[in-house]
Amino acid sequence: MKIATYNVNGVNGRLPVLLRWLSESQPDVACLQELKAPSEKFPEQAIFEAGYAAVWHGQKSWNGVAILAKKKYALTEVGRGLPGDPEDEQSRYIQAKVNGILIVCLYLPNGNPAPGPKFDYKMEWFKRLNTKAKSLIKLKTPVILTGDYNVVPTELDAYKPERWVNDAVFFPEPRAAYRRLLKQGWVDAIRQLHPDEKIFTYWDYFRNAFNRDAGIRMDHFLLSPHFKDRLKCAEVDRHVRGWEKTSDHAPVWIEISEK
DNA sequence: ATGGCATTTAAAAAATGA
Repeated sequence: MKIATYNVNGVNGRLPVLLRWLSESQPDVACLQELKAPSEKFPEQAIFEAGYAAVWHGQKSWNGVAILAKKKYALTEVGRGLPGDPEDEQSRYIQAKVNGILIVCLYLPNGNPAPGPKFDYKMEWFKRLNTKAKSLIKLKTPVILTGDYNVVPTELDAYKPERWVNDAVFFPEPRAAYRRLLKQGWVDAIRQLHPDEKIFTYWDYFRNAFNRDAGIRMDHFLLSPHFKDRLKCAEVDRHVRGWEKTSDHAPVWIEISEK
């Protein structure tokens, strides 16, 4: 079973890219972030015609997350919105059950400029995520926490770490929070299979960053211990970042075997 | 050290991203 995550950076503005990638990659499940569209403007029809059912949580202009699954699967949403702050209106979290797996699709706040209120929001959100994750990992159900974490976990995950030291994605606090999350028992799928490789999932639009491979790794797959012997493959669809009118992120995917 | 690009909203320029 192939499961992917992709920060699309505008689900309508980049619909041709999304459809091209779905058609080529054929993931069984795809988690999308940064829809940048209200729920009523989600391109449900086009995605259905591409072979996918979907659940989504949109928001006007910003954020927005969705989970797609091939029609042969039963896709059931089992919650949206990260608990812990009733004031938080941003659409950054949705979870669904597919093929006996609990899939969590998240878009962690970026946090720039840092320090500041946006960085504080990021850290509060991260804290709430870790609280939620702690209860999820106790479940009997296998769980996948995937999406755009807006965190560069280690120096190996940036082409030039010193260039990112003043950026919220590389600040010590979110990196520490990510380490605390892993300590609960989650496995970073890319690092599990590629412990020493420089692997990026994001290249900015400036300075020809993609062609220079000046990227960072911020989109992650975290697996509950149930997947210990089931993880077969974890890769980045790097070439998608080279397409016309593409997102600044590339899709990431894993292949897992049936139990 | 700055600015480089690209989106959405809405009708020009601002906000956001990372």
